[in-house]
Amino acid sequence: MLARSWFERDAPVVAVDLLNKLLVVDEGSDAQVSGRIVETEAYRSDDPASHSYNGPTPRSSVMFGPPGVLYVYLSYGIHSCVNVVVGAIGDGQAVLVRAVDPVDGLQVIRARRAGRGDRDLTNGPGKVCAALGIALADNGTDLTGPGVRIRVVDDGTPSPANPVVGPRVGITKAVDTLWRFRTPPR
DNA sequence: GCCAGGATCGTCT
DNA sequence: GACGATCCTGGCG
Repeated sequence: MLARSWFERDAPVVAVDLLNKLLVVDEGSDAQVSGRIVETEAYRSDDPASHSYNGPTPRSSVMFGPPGVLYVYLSYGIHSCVNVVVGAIGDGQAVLVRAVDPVDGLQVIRARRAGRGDRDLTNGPGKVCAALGIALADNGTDLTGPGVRIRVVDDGTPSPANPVVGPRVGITKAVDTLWRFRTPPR
């Protein structure tokens, strides 16, 4: 489990370091669902595309809280997307988890994503939440606390030395800010 | 395979 | 009252 200080860094830095970490969700006492993070995006309060751009609001206030906490929001009235708050308290920084590769609980993931092929299980922010069972109710979860249901784990796999960098997806502002990061294709 | 359009509702102006 | 940090479906080639 990663310590809070690990998250207390600038969003683009943490976004790269999150690549190849495991996002783990407990499923009862004896089981877990997890995925290896393969795509992230960084957001900051000085960034017009960020929910934190205009200062704290009832929705975005979590982004201004302590790092290492989940920020989950509803997108297009349908899909949940999961972020990790980073930086110092008051910064309003977060990293969006855009895609993972399934690791544990593949059967559960397939069931939650019924009707989809294995390549469409977790390759988008809404799909990651659906597959791992992360919901709006998980907004504000402290990943660094003891006995939490959701956590980020370093299994020793280093983050890629040369991540693929590109523009963020689905935004209309700050399109030229290259804060999307992916693990290189195999 | 590619593209256009719809779903659906909380959040902010 | 408009607009998304998205996903899925159906039509067409």
